[in-house]
Amino acid sequence: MIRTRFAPSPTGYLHIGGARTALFSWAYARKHGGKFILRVEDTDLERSTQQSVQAILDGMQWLGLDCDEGPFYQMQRVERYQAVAEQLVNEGKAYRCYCTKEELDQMREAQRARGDKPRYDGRWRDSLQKPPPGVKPVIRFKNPEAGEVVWADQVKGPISISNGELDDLVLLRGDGVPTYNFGVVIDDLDMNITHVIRGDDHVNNTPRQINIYKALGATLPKFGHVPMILGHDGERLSKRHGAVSVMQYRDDGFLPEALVNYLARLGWSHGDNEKFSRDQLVEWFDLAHVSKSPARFDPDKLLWLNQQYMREAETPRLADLVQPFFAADQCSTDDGPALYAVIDLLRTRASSLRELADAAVFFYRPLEASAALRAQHYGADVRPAVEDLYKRLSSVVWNRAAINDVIKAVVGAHALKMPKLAMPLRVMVTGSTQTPSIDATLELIGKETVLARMSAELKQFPA
RNA sequence: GUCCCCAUCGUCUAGAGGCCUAGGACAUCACCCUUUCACGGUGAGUACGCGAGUUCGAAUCUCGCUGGGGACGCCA
Repeated sequence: MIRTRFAPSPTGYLHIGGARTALFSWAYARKHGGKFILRVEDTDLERSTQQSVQAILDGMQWLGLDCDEGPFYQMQRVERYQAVAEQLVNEGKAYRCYCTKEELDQMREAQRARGDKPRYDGRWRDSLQKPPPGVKPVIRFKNPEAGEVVWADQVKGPISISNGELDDLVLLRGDGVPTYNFGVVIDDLDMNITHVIRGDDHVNNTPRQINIYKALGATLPKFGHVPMILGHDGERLSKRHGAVSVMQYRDDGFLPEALVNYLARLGWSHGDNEKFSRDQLVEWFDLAHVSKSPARFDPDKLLWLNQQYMREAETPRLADLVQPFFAADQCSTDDGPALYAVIDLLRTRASSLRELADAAVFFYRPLEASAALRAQHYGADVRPAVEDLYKRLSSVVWNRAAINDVIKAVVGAHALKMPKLAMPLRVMVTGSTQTPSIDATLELIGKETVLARMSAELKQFPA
């Protein structure tokens, strides 16, 4: 039985990188009929918050990453880590270290100055000196001094690191709280994790963890390190890159299936497939086709995918989803044309719910044209045609075909080219030059409103 | 600085020695459609980082260089 997990630390929202790691881990479990476990690594007492836990849960729920077990919290398992650490000390595989933080800082600084890789020098490893008073010791792992650690990474292939590069890492802090490298090992062991799928930034931790597994006499899980996601500029993803939180994408009007599809395709591929469903992802997913190098996040491609999904989304669902965006604009869709009809007219023109709502406001509320647009389109020469159009529209049976006939008749009667009349008409009724076809737009806005807006705007024409 | 990993169009990628005069997608540009803007359709330009090998043959294998990313905490 394959068991994977996602083990975030609750020190912020669920960001794009974490979400993709979770997605891969989830997809791997689902693909193999295994279990996906959620574990909250909250051992950083300073930075962990309940809000962050909630934010991560929310993000995962929005993306549809359902877990089979958990969430488990490491802080509820501290006795367990302490017991194992104590056991390692008793077996001579770990020891207490009484260095102060200042002492360690000093040591690292000196090493850096010498151009060495900063690492603990093992001064308490086999020390017989008396513990200094008043220092709460940490428990350090006795890392093997010789040989090398090798593993077959499920995405990167074989990786080997010499033990000479590793130092004696802290297992348990002075206050008895485990460090990351110790907590993960015990938990992955206790939770029977078979495949540790995590971010690239943990590659260097893996050999340390493997040594702990070995000291415990445990069987190793498989490790797979998925590459990082970089910002559009190739830099590490940070607040500076705008939307980094998964939930921000919801708030910006993206559909979760679009983000899932995009994230899945970023750093993983299945031939030429670009757009695929969650089920297809589960069916196709494998670690072998995960890319080995970091990928840049491309907002344009996400937008394109979102547009693809919006095109085929059920209208009632889109209506529900777009409602908050109208609310944010203080635009009520209660009066005016049916929202479903508006959505169906506009859906292929928008690549996000945000854009959809923006494009729809003039159906519900008059949008004043800019002076520049008026100047450009309200010519004295078209005024007679516009007045004529107004008159004829007043008495027409209000449907698209009839409206179209009237427009064509006026164009003919005044010897105009179509855009010469259609553009000012657009600007008058919608305040914009970019709308769906004018007859469909007018039909939907409604006769009364169209005529009212026309008559108001007629006053803006030069005499 | 030390260690680890990586390297195909601007971006995401296909590619497991001959199927590659390197394929797809986003973006860009052009044309078509058109009652504006979109959508849609058609097409174009654009890549195997460099240098040595191995081989009858290399984007694919080896080595070096260069470039990029990651790590070096009583953070995770």
